[in-house]
Amino acid sequence: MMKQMQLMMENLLRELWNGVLGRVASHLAEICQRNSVEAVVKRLDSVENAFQELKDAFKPANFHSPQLGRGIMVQPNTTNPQQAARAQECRANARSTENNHAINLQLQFRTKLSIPIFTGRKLQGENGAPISIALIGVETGDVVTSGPESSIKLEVVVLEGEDGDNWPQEEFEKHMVKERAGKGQLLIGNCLVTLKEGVGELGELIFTDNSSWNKSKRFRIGLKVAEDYCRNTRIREAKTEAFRVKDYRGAAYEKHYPPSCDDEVYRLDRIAKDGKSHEKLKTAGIHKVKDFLLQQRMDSKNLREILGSSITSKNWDILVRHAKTCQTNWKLYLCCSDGMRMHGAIFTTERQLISLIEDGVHLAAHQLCARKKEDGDKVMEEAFRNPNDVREFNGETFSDIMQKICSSRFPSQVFEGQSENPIPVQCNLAPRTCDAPVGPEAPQANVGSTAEEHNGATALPSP
DNA sequence: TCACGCTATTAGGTCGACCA
DNA sequence: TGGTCGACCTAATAGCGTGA
Repeated sequence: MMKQMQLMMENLLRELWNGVLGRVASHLAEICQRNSVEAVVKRLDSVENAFQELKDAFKPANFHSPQLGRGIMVQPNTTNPQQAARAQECRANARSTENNHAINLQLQFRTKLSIPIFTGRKLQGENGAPISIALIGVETGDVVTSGPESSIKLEVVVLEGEDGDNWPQEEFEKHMVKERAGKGQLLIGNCLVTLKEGVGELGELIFTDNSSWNKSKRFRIGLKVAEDYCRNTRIREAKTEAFRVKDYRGAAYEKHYPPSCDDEVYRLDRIAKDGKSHEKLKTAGIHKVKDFLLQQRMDSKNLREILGSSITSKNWDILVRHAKTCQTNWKLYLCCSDGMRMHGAIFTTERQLISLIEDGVHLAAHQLCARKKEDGDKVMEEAFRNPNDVREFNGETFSDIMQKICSSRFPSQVFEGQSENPIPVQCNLAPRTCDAPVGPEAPQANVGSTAEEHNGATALPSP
């Protein structure tokens, strides 16, 4: 049945094609007799377009297309029934206006820009993807895949970051930004792009100047037709969301979302590189995000005291919230060798030691001497031999973990004197030699602040 | 030319003084 | 007592100079 219908369609189209050819041939002969060479060339252009349209119509993939015979082939990209109905209605309208070609088209950025943007760095889409663009029908939202407009040449321009939608052409041109006096071209690289079947990708584009001098302190990227290809077709320009272009040096201070464990601590919100807070943290032995997280989980109050008045309580909340977005996958293993003193380790699932817990004192892994590192490795080996005693240490504070351990292991058991005076847990992130005791000049985090003194982190011996 | 350091400026927030 | 305003602090950003 389907095959029969397809055959009928093919025959119909062949007749149409032959008919058109015959009419075109006689029409051209008539034009040649009556008009100048320029006029003939002009008409030949329109005939060429008509041929292209018919050629497209003959492609088997387009036999089912409701736009058969229409000047512009659009590729539906909607599965929504309402949208589809609307698209069909629009296509019917388009068919009614096909003779004068007055079809509204719109350029479109299909990829969001990767923010923040720095001078001297190549513009990229989100997650480093290329920046994809397309030409779509305004009413249908479908990509224009054929016709002269589908292979149009476009120009990339810089626009002011002011608010405003659906700028008319004059408004768009008015918002175009030129480079500052004495500065080179604002946007360098490949500022021209040619569409292929209605889609394309922006080439290498680099801002040479920041946007702070601009009235809105922001720019947009705009896309407009480079040459006057389609006099009868209004192609609306495209523009991206407004964004700030920062000086390349800003990249050195750039915050990471989310931060990674091995990031320097100034990658966190509210910690300026080489600022007061950064200096205080460095002095306390907190260099990396993982150091910050470890300290925060072991003894949040002490960490807050390290920063002191450098940071307001509101900013502290922002800082901790940002730090907590770091994915850690940390494991905690604890044992009590002599029934009183707690030993253990915090490590990653990839067997990377984060900290060694010795006699209730935490020692950051990167500051351990070789002998202590060996101890840490032994504890990790022990932990992997006893997976049932290994707990997640991800987002919870140490005191929370200990409370869970207590309630699960000793639901009713209370060690004499320890409910009020638990074994202190110290957190030591500052440099410490294997044998040297903590001196009076030692940094704050080195002062052996106990859990009891700060947030009630408890440490109970195993049975 | 580029990377880096120093410094000035700006933005945003807190805190205390003042006044109704 | 509550609202407003200004001083002050810190982080973030950008301009400029310098040296490799």
